[in-house]
Amino acid sequence: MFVSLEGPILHADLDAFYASVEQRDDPALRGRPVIVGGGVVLAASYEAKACGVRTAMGGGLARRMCPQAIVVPPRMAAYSEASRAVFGVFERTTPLVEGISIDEAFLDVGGLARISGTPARIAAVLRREVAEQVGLPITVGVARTKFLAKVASGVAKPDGLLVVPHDGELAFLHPLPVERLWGVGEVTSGKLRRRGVRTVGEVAALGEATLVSILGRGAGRHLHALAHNHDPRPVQPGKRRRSMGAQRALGRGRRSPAELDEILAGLVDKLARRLRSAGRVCRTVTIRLRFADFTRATRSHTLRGATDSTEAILAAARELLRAAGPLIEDSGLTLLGVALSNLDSHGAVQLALPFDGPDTTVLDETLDSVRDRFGAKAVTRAMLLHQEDRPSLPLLPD
DNA sequence: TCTGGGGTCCTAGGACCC
DNA sequence: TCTGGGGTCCTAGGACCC
Repeated sequence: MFVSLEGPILHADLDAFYASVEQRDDPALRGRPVIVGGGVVLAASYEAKACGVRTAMGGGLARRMCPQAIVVPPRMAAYSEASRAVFGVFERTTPLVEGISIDEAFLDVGGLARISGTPARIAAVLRREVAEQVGLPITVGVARTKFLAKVASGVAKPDGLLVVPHDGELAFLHPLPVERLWGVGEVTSGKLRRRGVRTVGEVAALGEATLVSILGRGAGRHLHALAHNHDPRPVQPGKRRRSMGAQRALGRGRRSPAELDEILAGLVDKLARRLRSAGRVCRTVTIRLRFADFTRATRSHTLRGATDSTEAILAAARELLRAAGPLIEDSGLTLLGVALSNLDSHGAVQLALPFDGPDTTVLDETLDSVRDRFGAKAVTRAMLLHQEDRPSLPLLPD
């Protein structure tokens, strides 16, 4: 049994990931400011960050701030490969790995103590192995909870290791600025700062009702819990993505309807391929629009049945785009995107529905096993589809 | 040269069902 | 005929993250 309810948990986060891969692969870039990306900064090496360059900053501004920086185009395939190698190291450390993005993950190392030593030692070994085997710097935060481990790695960056001891949690947490909290961005920190709240400790002093009145129910409760260091969320290995999207910036020039349709078809084709190669199907198609003034809009449609067909998805996307026509006429369109959600696994239905004969005991047993594996909602959907005599539709969440 | 491309989760109203 | 509460699903928007 690997599951432990009391951590400790490692948050491992590669430093300036894309830029570090570039520096690893081209010795001429080492020790120098590197910017990955053209139009906007996708990643900046720490040398470039020292000039004030930040992720998502416009490329022009970044070059003005750091004229000596070397700008390289992104090589996504190299980053994916590096990510796979690093996750390999993670998974040889513990089976309880929850990936959060291409360059970071939580690792539950509770229960490894007898085998691998203290959490601090496990983290140190992990950092060394990533450096030796993949050639990349990585920062690790260690704490009892996910949230605290994440905060710790943020504080320890770059190329660091920080362990938050059990008896020092609040002493570590409360002096930090609110922006350190996971989920506090510009809007939330602005609301708090306007009330003179600057540190996590000051958030903790507010009381849940006050926070809820400032931030709304969800964010208020969430922040209240975090400020008091309550975070019971376990590390969840095997989490699967819930949506899939592709988008394209269009620049300022006006696009003809024919051009837009071609771009839309390209995006849908790319997405449908990804969907099929992941063995999944979608039920909801969303188009995303962004306008010259940077406002956004989305339009979505949920299909009656799940699909991975390019034609079906494209038909839905075209209809959404057509219906959004007036919106596009009025304000110049600068981005077009498509997202697929309500994702299911393809083919999982065979598990549930071969038993459509008179023997309901077998069906009940099957549905019981479905409930165990996928939850009550999946059973409801299985029953409905069964009654509708549409046994070929994929229906189980994964 | 102001703003890419990929995601997650939450809220809120309306439709619909029991 | 009038009425309520509770639940789910869909749509649109918003905040946030890397």
